Amino acid sequence: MAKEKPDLVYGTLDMLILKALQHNPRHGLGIADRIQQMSQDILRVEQGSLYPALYRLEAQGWITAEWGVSDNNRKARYYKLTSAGRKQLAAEKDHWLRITKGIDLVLSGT
Amino acid sequence: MAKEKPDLVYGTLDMLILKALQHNPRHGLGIADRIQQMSQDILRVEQGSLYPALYRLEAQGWITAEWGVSDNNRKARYYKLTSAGRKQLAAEKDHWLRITKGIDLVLSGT
DNA sequence: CTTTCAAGCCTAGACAGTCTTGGTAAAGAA
DNA sequence: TTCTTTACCAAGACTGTCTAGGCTTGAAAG
Repeated sequence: MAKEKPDLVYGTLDMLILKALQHNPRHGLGIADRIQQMSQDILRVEQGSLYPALYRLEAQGWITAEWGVSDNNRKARYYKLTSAGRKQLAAEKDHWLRITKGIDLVLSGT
Repeated sequence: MAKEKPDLVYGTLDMLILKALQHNPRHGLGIADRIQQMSQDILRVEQGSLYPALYRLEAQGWITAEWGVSDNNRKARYYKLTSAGRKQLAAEKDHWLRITKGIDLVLSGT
């Protein structure tokens, strides 16, 4: 009955989404699948986290969206990275590497 | 005026505190100092995060507390890791390593 | 001795991001 | 027709951190 820890680290989802969009536009669920796949199934993105994150990113101007049609012939909203989004991705990655370095220093200390 | 990202990764503070107590008991501010020092000043722990975290950990039975006197001759509450706390530390560390591996896989993907 | 400062503990409330749970619409299969 | 799957969306709960205060007390400064 142990409480499960979440599948994500709070605050990293934006970065992961931006990364998933690095090369191709993708639609919402496609982004979630992509993150799960790239992480070798370690990470899972719930829809209730995904969509709010997408709106955040769009509101910040880091991604843009337009309606299209998915591989399965369903209507789907495709998101694409903007150039500001690329900069943001780089910044978040830097921050992530810095902080995790700090944490690893603590964890590996005696 | 860029919004600063926090000094901590949400959800890691408990683990860091447990780690800081691994060898010696310490009092609250001493724990915060220890984390900052071990992380080479990358991480900072605000008091408003620290004390709630200590109560959480105590309530879970992962640490115990007793009043004592600090090096500066002030009264201070000293916290000590329990054996359940050690197990918890190991579990959280495993979880952390697993999730960060997932994130790194995504970030390093093409 | 009185004032100031720092150490140490503590709390309330705001806030942000994720999760749970629910829903809708439409394509294709049975 | 009904059912399943894909895809999007929203409301509210929850959790952990941060901001901004406040209290007490020992020591140092004047």
